[in-house]
Amino acid sequence: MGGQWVGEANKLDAWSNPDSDFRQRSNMPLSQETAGDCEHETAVAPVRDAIVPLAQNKVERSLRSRVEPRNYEIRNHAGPSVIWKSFGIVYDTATGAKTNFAACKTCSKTFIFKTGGKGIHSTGTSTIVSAQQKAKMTAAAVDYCASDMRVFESVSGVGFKAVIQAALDIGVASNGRVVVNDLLPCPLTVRRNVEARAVSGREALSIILHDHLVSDVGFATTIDMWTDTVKKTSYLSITSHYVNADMVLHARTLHVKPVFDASHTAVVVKNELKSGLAVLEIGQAFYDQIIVVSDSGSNCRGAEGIPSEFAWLACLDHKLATVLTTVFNKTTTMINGVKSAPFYKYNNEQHANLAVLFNVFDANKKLVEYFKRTNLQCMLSKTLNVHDMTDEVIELLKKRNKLDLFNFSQDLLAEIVSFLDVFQLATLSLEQFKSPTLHKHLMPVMHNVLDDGGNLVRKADSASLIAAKGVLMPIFIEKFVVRMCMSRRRSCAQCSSAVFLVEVIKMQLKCDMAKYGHQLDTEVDAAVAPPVSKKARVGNGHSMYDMEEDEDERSDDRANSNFSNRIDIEFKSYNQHTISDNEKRDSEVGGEFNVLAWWKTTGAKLFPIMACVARSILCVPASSAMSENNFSDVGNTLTKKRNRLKPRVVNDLMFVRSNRDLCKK
DNA sequence: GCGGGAAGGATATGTGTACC
DNA sequence: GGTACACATATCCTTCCCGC
Repeated sequence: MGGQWVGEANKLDAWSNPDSDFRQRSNMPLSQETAGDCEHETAVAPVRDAIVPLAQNKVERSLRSRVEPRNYEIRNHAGPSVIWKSFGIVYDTATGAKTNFAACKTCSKTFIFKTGGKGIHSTGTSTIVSAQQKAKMTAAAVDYCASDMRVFESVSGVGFKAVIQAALDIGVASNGRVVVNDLLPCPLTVRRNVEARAVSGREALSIILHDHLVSDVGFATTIDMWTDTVKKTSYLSITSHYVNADMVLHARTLHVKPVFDASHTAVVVKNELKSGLAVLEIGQAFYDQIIVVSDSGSNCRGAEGIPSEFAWLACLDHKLATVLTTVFNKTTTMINGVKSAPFYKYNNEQHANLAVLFNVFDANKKLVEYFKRTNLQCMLSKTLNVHDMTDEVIELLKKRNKLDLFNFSQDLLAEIVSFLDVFQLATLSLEQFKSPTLHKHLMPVMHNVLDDGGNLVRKADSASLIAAKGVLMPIFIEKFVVRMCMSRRRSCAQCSSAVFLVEVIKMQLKCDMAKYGHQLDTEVDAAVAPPVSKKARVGNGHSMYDMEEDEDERSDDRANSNFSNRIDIEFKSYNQHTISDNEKRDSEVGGEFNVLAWWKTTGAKLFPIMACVARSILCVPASSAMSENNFSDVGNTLTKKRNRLKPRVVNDLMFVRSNRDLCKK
């Protein structure tokens, strides 16, 4: 218990009366009453701001009114504040009632003691650290806990304090030693600040996202579900992705919200997404502008779920994995009660060479098992790429004369690795949610696999690999290309080639341009033209209004025509535009061409309508990797030791971690 | 009317302890 | 070891009162 000293009572009747029972009990000579070396001179000094000298007469009045002719005594008080070493509480001796006063045990100087306050020792002992400095330290501690995923308790840890104190001793404390305990907030305060910062951050993010929705640019989200291993709580991760007017792509966590509904059906997931958006005051009116990227699990893409109200896109990263799994999984099944041969799906002459391919896979499984059993993996260089690692594995086996154990074609293995390399690169590229993925990465990946006719482009493949690709490509096209087309343009279910996809995207671009172009025109009109007032009908039934209306319609037709022409011209110009060397140089970020930098420096000036389209398209991530990353972070935060962490606090921590720049300090 | 002080509500922060 | 929570407690802010 601490206290706040709000007034000082000198020469009080009760204290100065030689007959006072209190004086006898306290056994204090009057000469000490004004002693200058009492402990309270130093003990009270740090909280001098709380002492109100002008309250003295009130203290006197208050004590007088109740003192005479009663007796009082000072009793020790076991509050946590260091102040209680020097002070005690004044009690009514007769009734044992506690007064609102405290007095110095040495000189009996009396002060009003106002209950309530956050403890003298906690905030009052330092005359060096100001409230602003402490607030700054608290904000830094919040960043520390949220960004580094540290436990709240760690700010009171011995090691952490030692680091801070060392820094202070060396740098800051040039004018005197700062005690680290004065500077650091308690863990609970850090936790509360995390919650408060999350609230302010969500308000700021809500404003930003609303701006994108109101201007029809929209934004994208990724979602994914995950269950933690400690408390088995299910979480839904929701992230937001948008390109702002300055052509900067932002990827932010919206929620990592707990889902307490045991059934994770499509409808439940959709409603959780909606409730998460509702926290940011994003309602149904805007759903059609929000593109949701998720894996193709039935709880995310079910007909009654997210696709029923939002534009849904499959995570291409997951699609790649599905394609590879489907093709390279040596699946068997039961046919008429008998286990089928491997690759039963491809049990025909066309795919006869697949058996050779899968023999390599089988050999590799044995190889991995051997490396684990003999702990040989520690001999491999972890920094090598897959190609070099394959060579290193072969060399290692040769040195040990174990290569024959595995009986596989080295050439075919190298070929497979080479073939899979493009998928690995694609996966790595797709997972970059902090840079545009749709144009920059997806299209080159596809072009590496398909030519303009949708045929294979790699040459000199072995018969086995050709067989694998023959199986892979239809699946690839079906799952990877067509689905994407369908979700963007639901009418193009028949499309079957990458070329068609490009055309579809172009068509979509033109449709989008009409929307943004109209918006730009409206803004210009509003800026230059006064509003048209409607006039009453007059005379023979015809009216000035009718005439004006006719004129308006003709004007609208001309405007629409001009508008349409403008779109055609800009779209045609965009299609024909070749990026010059100067443009490339102006658009480099970190030594590489950056498509958003190009839109900012050149594109927005040459193609203002297309620039709006670019913002709405380039913000869409190709994968739900950011949501996956969030779960990785939650896993690191929600450990066995932190099993009491509430899901809503986890959510706040993840939000602050991702949106530090938006969270007010 | 103005300025200063007091009172009390609102809010932020710290302490102690139960609980996992 | 770590979090949640009830409770204690500083401090800020607004409102009201009172003397000049």
